[in-house]
Amino acid sequence: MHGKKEQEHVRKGPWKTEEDDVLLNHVKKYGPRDWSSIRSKGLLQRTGKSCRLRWVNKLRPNLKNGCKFTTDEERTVIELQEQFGNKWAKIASHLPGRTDNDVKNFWSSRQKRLARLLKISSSSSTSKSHKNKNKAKVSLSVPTSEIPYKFSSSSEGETSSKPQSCSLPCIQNSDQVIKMVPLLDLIKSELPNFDTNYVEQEFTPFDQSYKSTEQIAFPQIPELQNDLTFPMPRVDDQNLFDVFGPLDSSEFGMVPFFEPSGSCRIGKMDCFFDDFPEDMFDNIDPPISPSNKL
DNA sequence: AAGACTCTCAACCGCTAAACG
DNA sequence: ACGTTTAGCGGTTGAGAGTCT
Repeated sequence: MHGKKEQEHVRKGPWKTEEDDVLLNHVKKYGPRDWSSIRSKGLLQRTGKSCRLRWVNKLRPNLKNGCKFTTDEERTVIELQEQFGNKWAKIASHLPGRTDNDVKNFWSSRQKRLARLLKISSSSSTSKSHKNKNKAKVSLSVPTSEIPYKFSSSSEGETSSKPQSCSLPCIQNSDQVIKMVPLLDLIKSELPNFDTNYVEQEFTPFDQSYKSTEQIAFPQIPELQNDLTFPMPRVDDQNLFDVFGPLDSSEFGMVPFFEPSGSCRIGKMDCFFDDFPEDMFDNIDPPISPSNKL
């Protein structure tokens, strides 16, 4: 019979509203389970897996479909990603109405933006002729509270002996002195060919309310300012990514890193570009330039 | 106006764990 | 205890819309 062949045929691709209706009916009757029976009963030519996914990601009630991540949600994702890694389902469970797929997509597009930002800096440093050709709109939606910084050292007695992950930037209280270096200044001083204009021009505050309420302290770091000449990989160095590792989103945390001594090393610092807030430079006073110092 | 480029999102795939017989 | 099925998860891909040049 041709029935068997038909039964074997599996439909893929976008869901039609009729299919959604069938799926919804099934869930209404039996609950969100027995997904494979939907196909075996001939209700749909979708695999159980596909049905489940459709339900979880699109048809489940109380989903925030089509809504951009709010500032709070973004912050939560970043925080939890730092904490749990790429456990999207776990992270999503902290975000009502969001699915693991949502979180995953949010994160990967964020990573792509950041990766591209670096690439742009690289290409702009080797060729100034690109003008606006590759100019990207940088709209990194990261809450201001996540000021990326490079630990120099924390306050007395607290040395960052394991600097590979600086955790979420956290300016928790006034007692805790966290020495930070504004990224842009770091980039300017350490990567002379980095075209910071792109960053400066394109970073625009996405949430002015943050700006008005949060002022980020900028403690000076003498040891760094005294020694800005140590060798650093340059963005225009063709071996740069040999040092940093491949420019792949999962590896993206690989960045130059300063140790408390002021020496430089390469280390894994998860929150460096990851947590690049777009208004970070607005809130940080410029460092005293070496020439003005003293 | 058209092509190139980028971003977002839905859906698929492969793998693993849990449940079941 | 073991094999099979089902559910769940994370990674990846591709379509379509939007933006830029």
